[in-house]
Amino acid sequence: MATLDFSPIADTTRRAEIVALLRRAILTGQLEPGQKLNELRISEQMRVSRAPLREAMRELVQEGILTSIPYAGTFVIDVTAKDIDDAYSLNKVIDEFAIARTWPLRDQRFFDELDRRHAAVKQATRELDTTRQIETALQLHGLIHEWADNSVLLETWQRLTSRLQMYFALHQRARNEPVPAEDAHETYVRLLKGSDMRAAQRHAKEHIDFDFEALLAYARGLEQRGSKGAGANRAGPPEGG
Amino acid sequence: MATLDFSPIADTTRRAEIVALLRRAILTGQLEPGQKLNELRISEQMRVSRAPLREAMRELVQEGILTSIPYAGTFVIDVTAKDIDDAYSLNKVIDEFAIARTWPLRDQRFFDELDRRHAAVKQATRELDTTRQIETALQLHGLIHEWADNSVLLETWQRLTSRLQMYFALHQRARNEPVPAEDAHETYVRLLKGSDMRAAQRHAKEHIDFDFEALLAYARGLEQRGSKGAGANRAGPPEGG
DNA sequence: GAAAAACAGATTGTCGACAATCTTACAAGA
DNA sequence: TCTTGTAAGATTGTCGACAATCTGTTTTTC
Repeated sequence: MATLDFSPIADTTRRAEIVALLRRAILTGQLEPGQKLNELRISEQMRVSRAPLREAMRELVQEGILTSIPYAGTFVIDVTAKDIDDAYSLNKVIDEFAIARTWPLRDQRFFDELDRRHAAVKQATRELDTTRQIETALQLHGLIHEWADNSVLLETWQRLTSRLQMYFALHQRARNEPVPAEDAHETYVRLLKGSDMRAAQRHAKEHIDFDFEALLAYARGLEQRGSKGAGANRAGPPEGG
Repeated sequence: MATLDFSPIADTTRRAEIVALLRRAILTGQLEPGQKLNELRISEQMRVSRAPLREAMRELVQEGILTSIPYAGTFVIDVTAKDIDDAYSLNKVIDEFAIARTWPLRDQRFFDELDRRHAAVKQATRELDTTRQIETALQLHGLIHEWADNSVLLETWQRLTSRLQMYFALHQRARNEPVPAEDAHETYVRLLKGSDMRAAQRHAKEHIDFDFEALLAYARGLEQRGSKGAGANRAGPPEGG
């Protein structure tokens, strides 16, 4: 018998669908940072009860894109320049790790998948679909994390990605311009196919920094204007054990 | 007016208490890997309804120590040698990062806190309280992540920690021996106080590896025996976008 | 008139019951 | 004997209603 690979059956719970809907709304910026999620209103709009909606919200709180205050409400996380900086600096570290781990596992299937995702980015770029462009670019970057064969790394990257995607979307929405039309990933893909691992790692860092500068500048601008609920969270001794 | 630092008020929802209870039960090994959590039974034992219990479980699923299959149940995650390997290898990377970030931020309060946590480990070691020893040792290691002033890093480390603590507890339970009585953290603390950052980073790696070897060997042994629900999750091209 | 107390409205947290789904056991048919 | 269909029981998913809490306003008191 031929061993056909079936993909997992789709999640059939309302909860899962709600999670997907909410996540998309948040990551595309339809739900803005700081915005409160009214349970009754949303549950009525989605035609579900509050139970699965609340469970979905708990998941997204743990996922790090919502925050919850008991008896006060659940809110889309606020985006500060520091958050972006934190996410990016950690991302650089695990990118380097992911490349190192993926490197010896590269095979034809890897290269094919790399090309496929690269093509998807170029496609979205041609179509001037900014949301899709962000998605596909992050998926291209995600390949090294998926291929590294480290489930914990993959989870970590996915958590980071959620935030990055949110930040990017926010950025794009605010600037409302059709995105750099150039192919910014040509070198990245070429190096991943090559034989110089250190060069690939180095480029990953620099390439990310490139996108990053504009984003950080934008975020700093945001904080100048709307300084609602700021608060410098300086690290300090946490509650003692 | 003197600026007194008040600690946050305790969460007063049942959900939060349930999360704490369940997490502790899992991390100490009272709930064993693979075990199914019966909602009705647990809710009756805790004298709460299923609603807050289910919300708590969703949080722990996202936290990575429970896994959920729709209409089948929620289970404590299975511990494989590969999981441990994954967690540790990533931990080494972010440890290095955390030390680098913490380094310029070290001050007297840092050193005091370092000593405090170190003392807690030694205390637990003297009292032969293995569970507490694991907790305190991880808290000692956690200081560099808390002090690094990077919220995303801290979250990531806390997720990793949950698993490591679970693995350690399992290990200790199985071996049932009173733990290495020596002070394994003397050098670590000394180097963190010193002036050679690279040396501290290097030691963190090696030190962790030291604890790790026994744990990994044990986990491999586990897999030899109970090979229930194995399955080699080789990385492959995920579902296309 | 200002501070404190009491009230009203809205929202979140929790509960008990019902619906949908899965598992198991058992019977029917090839 | 093996497969397929069916029914019973148990468990998870979802719903609507009630309780607890917060916020803002009004009333009372000095």
